[in-house]
Amino acid sequence: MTLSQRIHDEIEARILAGEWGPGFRIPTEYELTEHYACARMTVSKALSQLAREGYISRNKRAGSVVTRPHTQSAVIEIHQVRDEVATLGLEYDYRMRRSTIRAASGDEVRRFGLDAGTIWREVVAVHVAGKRPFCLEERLVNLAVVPEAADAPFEREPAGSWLLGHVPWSAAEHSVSAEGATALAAESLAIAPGSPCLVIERHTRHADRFVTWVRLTYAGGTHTLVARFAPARPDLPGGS
Amino acid sequence: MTLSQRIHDEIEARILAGEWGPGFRIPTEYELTEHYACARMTVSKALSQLAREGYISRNKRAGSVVTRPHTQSAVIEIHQVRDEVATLGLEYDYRMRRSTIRAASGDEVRRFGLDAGTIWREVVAVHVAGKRPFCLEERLVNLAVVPEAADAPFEREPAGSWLLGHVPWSAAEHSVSAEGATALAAESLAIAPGSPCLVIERHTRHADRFVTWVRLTYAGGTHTLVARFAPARPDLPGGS
DNA sequence: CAGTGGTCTAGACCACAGT
DNA sequence: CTGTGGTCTAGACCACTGC
Repeated sequence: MTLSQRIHDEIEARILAGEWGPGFRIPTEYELTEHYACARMTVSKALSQLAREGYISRNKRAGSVVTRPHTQSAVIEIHQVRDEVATLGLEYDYRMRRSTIRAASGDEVRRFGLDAGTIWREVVAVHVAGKRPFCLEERLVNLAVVPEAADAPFEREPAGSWLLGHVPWSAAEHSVSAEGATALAAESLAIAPGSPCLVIERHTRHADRFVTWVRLTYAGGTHTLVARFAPARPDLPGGS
Repeated sequence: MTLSQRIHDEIEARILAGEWGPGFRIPTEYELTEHYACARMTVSKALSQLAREGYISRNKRAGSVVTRPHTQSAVIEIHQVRDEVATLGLEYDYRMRRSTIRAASGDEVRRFGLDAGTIWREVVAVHVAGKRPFCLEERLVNLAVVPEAADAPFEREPAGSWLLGHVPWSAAEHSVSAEGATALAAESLAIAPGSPCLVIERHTRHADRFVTWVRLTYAGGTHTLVARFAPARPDLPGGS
């Protein structure tokens, strides 16, 4: 346990206990420096972490004050489907159902903000957990950005893991919703059309270029996203 | 733009561009110190942030290496229902449907790890967006932890916002799933029983004491969770 | 054993926002 | 104007770990 960590934890404990409630002005860096008999950078590190975690807001001249909880953010872990299945202790299997190469539709060009004439590799596949269909994957890969995907062995390997090995780093946006099973989903997952499904859509970009879009459909009840509370965004020190 | 931020951004750019791919060993702190002609703490701060963001893993003796993207985490913003409705530009209304005080069932005691004999304030309410039911809220508040909740005006104010003003800070766990509408949900949201709904459950604890449980049910299609990609867990500096 | 990251120090200068 | 945080420095000691 480092000293700055200890300072952080002690202040966090007071805030969590309500001893230092919202609006409370915590001791200045100088006062904490004296109290802990340490250098200013050490307390600064602790306070920076508290600020990053959203417990306090730091203001010049006015000092640091305890914030009041407002917008909660929760961190959701988005795993590879294969790993999810492994976590459940089930045997994993993967079946590609369809693979085509086609031009993006006008609708897609508008929706994703693509160059006209973008060519997709389109793949429909089912992830299987212990003999039962678990997740339907509908995917589009932009061949202008990842031309090797045209010949990638998506009949053997899920596009997600293949892409991880071929596109170095990327930013993604997820959306989560509940929808009735489409005809394709119903057939693929062996459920009734219209029955509740958890749908995760993801857009992935690499350096502002559209890489891939994927839609994962899980039969309701077979899948739950779990999120831990996280008081705030990691920004400081040096926040972006 | 601080120097450590500049160092961070330049290295991040190389990683995002794929110039420094997964497994690449980045320059040591000492080398970066020379390159940027600055103190070691300055580059250390930049590298700590990169590590916290999950771009690199730092190892003694072996140096820091670029990680490969694996477990994505996504940060979901969990707002107050009132704010969600405001964001949609609709008029917000709130209607309490039922409020009772009762002992926790044996099932609940086991599920939430409560003391036997825990007393709940139980509230069922509907959030309304522009004349139409938007979200069903089923809530339990632990009166052993928040005794004032016994007399709180939940017929006027949603329990969520009331609690924010009465419980200083807390940790929560969320789960998101798709389920068919229960009879209560169907009636409250004016939809057909069994039709797809997005269900968010949240447990809130304060200093390890169970504060409240809530289950929010949205008719499918009326609500989507949006998440930004975040490469990794906020841990370092002071990392656990 | 030696190189690397992890942490800390004592001091400094600056920008900023209240007074 | 002055107190506060934001950042940086030059140097130090330590723990770990792979050579």
